[in-house]
Amino acid sequence: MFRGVNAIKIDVKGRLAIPARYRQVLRERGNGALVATIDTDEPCLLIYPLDEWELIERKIAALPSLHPVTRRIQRLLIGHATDVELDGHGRILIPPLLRDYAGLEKHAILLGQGKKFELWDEGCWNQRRDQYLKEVSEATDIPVELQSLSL
Amino acid sequence: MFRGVNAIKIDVKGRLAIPARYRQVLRERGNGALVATIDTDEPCLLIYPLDEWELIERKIAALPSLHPVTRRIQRLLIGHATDVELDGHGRILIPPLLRDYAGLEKHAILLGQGKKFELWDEGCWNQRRDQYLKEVSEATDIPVELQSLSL
DNA sequence: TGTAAAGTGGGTTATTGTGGCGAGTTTGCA
DNA sequence: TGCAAACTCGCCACAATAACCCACTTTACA
Repeated sequence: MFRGVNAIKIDVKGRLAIPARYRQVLRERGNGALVATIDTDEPCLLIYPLDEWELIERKIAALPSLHPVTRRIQRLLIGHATDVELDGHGRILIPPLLRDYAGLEKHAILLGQGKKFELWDEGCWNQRRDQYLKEVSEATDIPVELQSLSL
Repeated sequence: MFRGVNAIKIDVKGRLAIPARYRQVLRERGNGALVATIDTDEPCLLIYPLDEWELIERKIAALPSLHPVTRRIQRLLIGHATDVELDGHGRILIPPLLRDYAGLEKHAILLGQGKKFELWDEGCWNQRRDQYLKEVSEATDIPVELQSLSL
């Protein structure tokens, strides 16, 4: 499971160094092969180890492709999924189109999210995070499962 | 599985370069023989490796041709299917009629979509993509298979 | 505080993308 | 049937990009 927030820099060539503590796992699984795609709800990218992504891709591809909503999801997710690979220094190159989608500038945030990572532009992330914090503290309709969850 | 977005240019003669990372596979399967046809509900083209297309063609041809809807699908899909081939530089030539159908100008987007590619005019794709993103986030009739799919 | 590892940036080289030229072929028309 | 125009296709050259390699800075830890 991937965890944690990491502030990372993206250089002028669009390269980004995956923090060292994740690398070994990523190299063991699929030799550092990763897939980057877009998140459909938020302006950020999702980064999966290749094997993990293939599971998801298979599920998405198996959905009824005549249904307009699933057709759209297929286009968006599979369509944007791009193979990327760790270079000798544990870096990956984010393709320009994906960089644009997430508004990635020099400073980015890499979030460990269980089986995947999320990649945010730093400014964008700070905004969202504050908004989330606000929404959570103001929320009144908390699901029962959550109420019984002691942190 | 083909995946990923690629921004590509179409030259004045209607040629477009298939990104290098797909070429090897395409040459191995059918020696670079491809089939381009139209998508019946979007203004874009579909590009299949020849062997993949032949499977589909067989399925379409097997449909009950008395039914007016299938008759129409047969006309549209099979009727517009055109053989194209990778040239020495990994480019293909899109026939004018298909180019017109998809409104292809100089700047195009090639989307990997599993067993096939979709080819969009760039402006057209940007519009559609934004619309999809909006619709997906607002969608209420999400298929159960999709709800249970945890990304 | 020394050492190793990680992060960052830059330069070089190889590969890929793109546009243009020109030969050969087909098509249409006189 | 001959000529001109349009279209294909192969080739070449330049431009853009990505892969590779190296060097310096920063951080972590003993």
